[in-house]
Amino acid sequence: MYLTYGKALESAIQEILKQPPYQIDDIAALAIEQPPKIEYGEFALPIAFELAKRLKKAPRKIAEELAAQLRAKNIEGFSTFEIAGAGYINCKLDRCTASRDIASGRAKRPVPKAASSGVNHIFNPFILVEHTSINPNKAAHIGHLRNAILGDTLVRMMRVGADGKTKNIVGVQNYIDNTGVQVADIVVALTHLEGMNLAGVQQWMESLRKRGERIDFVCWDLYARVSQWYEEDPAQKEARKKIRMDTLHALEQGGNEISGIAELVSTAIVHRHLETMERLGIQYDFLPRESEVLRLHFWDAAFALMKKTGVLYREEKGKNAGCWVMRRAGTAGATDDGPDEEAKIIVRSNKENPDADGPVTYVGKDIAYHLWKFNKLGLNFSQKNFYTYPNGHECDISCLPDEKDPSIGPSHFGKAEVIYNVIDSRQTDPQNNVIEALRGMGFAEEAKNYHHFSYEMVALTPRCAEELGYALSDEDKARPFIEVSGRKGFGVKADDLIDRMIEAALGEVTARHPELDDATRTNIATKIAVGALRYYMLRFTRNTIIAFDFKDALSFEGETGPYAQYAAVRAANIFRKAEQSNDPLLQNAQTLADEQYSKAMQHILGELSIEETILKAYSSSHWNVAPFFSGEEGDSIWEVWLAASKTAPIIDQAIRTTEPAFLAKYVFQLAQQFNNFYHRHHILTEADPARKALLLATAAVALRELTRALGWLGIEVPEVM
RNA sequence: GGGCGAGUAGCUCAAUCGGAUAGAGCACCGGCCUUCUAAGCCGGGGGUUGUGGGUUCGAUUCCCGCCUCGCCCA
Repeated sequence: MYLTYGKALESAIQEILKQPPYQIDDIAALAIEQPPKIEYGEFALPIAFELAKRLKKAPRKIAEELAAQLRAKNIEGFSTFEIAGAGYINCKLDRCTASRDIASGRAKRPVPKAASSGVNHIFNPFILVEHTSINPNKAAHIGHLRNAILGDTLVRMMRVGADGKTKNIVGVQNYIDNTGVQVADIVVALTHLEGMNLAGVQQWMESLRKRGERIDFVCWDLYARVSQWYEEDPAQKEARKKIRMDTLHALEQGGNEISGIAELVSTAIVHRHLETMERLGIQYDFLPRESEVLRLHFWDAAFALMKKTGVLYREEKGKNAGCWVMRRAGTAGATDDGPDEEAKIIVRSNKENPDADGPVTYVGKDIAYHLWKFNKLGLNFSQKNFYTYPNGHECDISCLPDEKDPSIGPSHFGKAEVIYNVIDSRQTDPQNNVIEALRGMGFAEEAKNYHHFSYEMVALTPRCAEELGYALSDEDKARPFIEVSGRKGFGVKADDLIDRMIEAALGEVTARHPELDDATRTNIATKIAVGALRYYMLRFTRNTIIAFDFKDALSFEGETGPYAQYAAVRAANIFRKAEQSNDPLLQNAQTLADEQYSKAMQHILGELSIEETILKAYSSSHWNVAPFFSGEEGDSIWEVWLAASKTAPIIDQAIRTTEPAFLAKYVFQLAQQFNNFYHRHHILTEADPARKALLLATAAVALRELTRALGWLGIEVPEVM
């Protein structure tokens, strides 16, 4: 709603500027701000400052002239235009009209702009988001949580769309590198440290299952052990490195005992990762695997295409002689003086046979994979069901085609128009290489629609690391943070953190609601823990390194998810109580709402909730609420409405900038406004019916918007807290 | 050596396209539970926005130099 009024104001001022005496039509983006204080109004125009230069006139004088013209226009919903400071035009809304608009949820939606982001198209594109992508060789840790929560929140926001209503088609992928060196390491650990063969691994996994031990946790330690094993004995270092490489090659080759072990273990760990993420409400549609990228020869097709389009050339001289390389963006490239030493190697040289090609690099495989995403490769994965979520949603996994198996069919994912890859900022360089390669192959549109959704890592504070029992050097102790390392087994496992948070929340719930049964309390505690964790990972802007700290993460007070959940629960309590006491105002509201919202509609769309009833009634009511909106008291009520009207522009901003932290901040601010209001005004004991209606509608609008906004963040509102 | 990011209150972080008195939370101090839930509310102290220049009506924001830290590439 805030957006709608802003647009109306903007077009009004543009119209005035186009007329004499100004005749200005080259101000593309008109700045509209919010004044620092509510009593100054809802919008501020600093336009006079800009015009002062052109017109060589005092800004205040210009502002006065413009304000007079704005007043003459009688813009719907606006009441006054005043001059403040050196030349701001402060615009005030008519609070009665505006609040009824906000209550109705009626958006007089402006025509959507052609979006550069590719998200707002009238014909919605197929958007493919890829996130999580954990190596399937160990348990998920806090760094992976940030990735998955950011990715999932982006998906939730985009599925609904910037205007809060449009449904976009967004697919969610979780890429599984099941033939990489990290999986090879875990296989080495099992075969060489534990001395198991394929049958032994099968037995071992069966015994883990019986004991209820989590394989990803066991592998966490195993992975740390094998990483150490490679290094610990200088005499054995070369031999062990060879074991590692041989294992990796066998794994890439497939169809042998080593790859069989890898398949078993990595698949079980992928299952664990899905379960972990599901605890936070995160689900996937498709799991493309590296093994199929290899078996289906994606790279060969991409290699041919890259040669054909001249993106790759074989370097004859210098240190990269014998390699297929690609020029990096922003570098000079090869000159007469010599080879391009800065070029990115895509295919390594072959040490045994200089005329043949060596192994392809990771970026090379990634280029092939991204050609598939944009349907430019001419090859496709097959897929089969991998996991069915409790809500019935199915997650598929890549596989080889098999005509005899009717459950296997071609993947329908490799036809994205817009992609988002949620990958931490350390991968910026390789991501840019992929984009550059696409552009070089002539896929300019695809390169433009390729978004590296980058974010900084989650690290541990030195205090937290010591708390976890890691010995730190003096150098490390002096650092602001310490990087999480899977190879060192150094980090906080996702499941452990979630368990701790649920436990902490359960303690609070039990203290407050001893009358509830165990299952109910656990259910509520889980929602609170998820709210706290998701909010914690979203409250920081993307390029802020999170120095993880248990104290902050386990906090349920202040700027946290539970703070916002609590505000919503308190609002909901008002309506529960009102309903229980058969509040006469509710009866009145019901009648009014029924007039607005025919029985037939109710039949189709379901019963209105009590707060929706209030809002429906309020939006068309005869109650004279104008007196209650004035003065300082009125300001405190109006602030809730104003905050609640901003959901749509905030969502728009969060999608446009791919910055979920904006939405998180907004949720907190709205909750703060509501808590403030809640404390100041006692609603159910209000004697004046009109004022009571306004107060109820205020609580209702806060509840509605809090619930919506929390929903985008993947945070549910518990029944009680 | 090159590229990218960061430096804001004791701590952790915000700050829209360059706007009004740089905001929150935590921690600390002092108040508020007989009311719709105190996971809350109110009040208080706490700032040369790393540093030196520049651009202008106005700079945390843009430009240049320097310092410190992190990441990536070679």
